[in-house]
Amino acid sequence: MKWNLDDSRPIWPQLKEQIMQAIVAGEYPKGEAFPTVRDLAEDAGVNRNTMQRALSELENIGLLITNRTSGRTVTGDDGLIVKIREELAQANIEGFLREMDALGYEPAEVVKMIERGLK
Amino acid sequence: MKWNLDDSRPIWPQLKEQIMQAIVAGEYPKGEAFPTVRDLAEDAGVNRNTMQRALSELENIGLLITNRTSGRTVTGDDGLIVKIREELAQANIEGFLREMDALGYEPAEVVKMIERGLK
DNA sequence: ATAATTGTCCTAAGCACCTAAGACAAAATC
DNA sequence: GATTTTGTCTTAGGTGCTTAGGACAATTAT
Repeated sequence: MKWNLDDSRPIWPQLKEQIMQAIVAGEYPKGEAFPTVRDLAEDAGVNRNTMQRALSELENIGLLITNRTSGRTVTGDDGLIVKIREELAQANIEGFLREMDALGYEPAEVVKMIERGLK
Repeated sequence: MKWNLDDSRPIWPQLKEQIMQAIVAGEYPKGEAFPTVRDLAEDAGVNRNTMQRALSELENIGLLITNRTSGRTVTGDDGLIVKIREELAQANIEGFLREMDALGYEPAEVVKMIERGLK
């Protein structure tokens, strides 16, 4: 997958977020096999331990399931995937609107700018 | 002013961003006096040096002007303030749309969700 | 059976960030 | 003239993040 990492904050939350996005967007289909830690780390250009930290968080959430020695699989729980997708979208929307408000933009203005930015 | 700091990333960029927002939103009027480093640091609950790092960046950008021993003032350059306000808004919009796309939302859907989130 | 794979744990080192506190020159204030 | 204020610089210490590499048990592959 395509990685977009920067040094403005710790790398492992960025890995976590981008893998979450990839899963809820269907890039890694539910129930199917997931790449190994070592492969993913090499692909992202980070250390094995850094990637593991991201993956173990996704496991706590329930998005990934670990089978000790035969790798990981994406959860088969579609309800969970949909729920997380909506939560991420909601948080993104709220953060966006909060910052536009902090910059002094009126709601009506925000809608216009979004429509303009989409075409 | 109201501070909103978390430990997800370094504090000084957060201070920088929130002060920028306050200035472009008019909370600190252009050309007028700006609080001292020590006062601002105490208000935000951070160390003097951390606040200074944020302020020196705003000085490099040109938003603040330092008068060695008589404190700082907000720039009187209204064009600069407007320009920075628009750049921040633009970056915010692009980041928002990029993430919604990464989550697999269609543009039309995004507009609807924004309109819903605003009322 | 042997070798490779996989997730996981561990130690060590380097680095940036943050706090704390002392110090200084220059200007403002009294 | 003496004191305070202001921005700035400096040193020191603690913490979390990241890399690097070694190690292990359990499973898979050959």
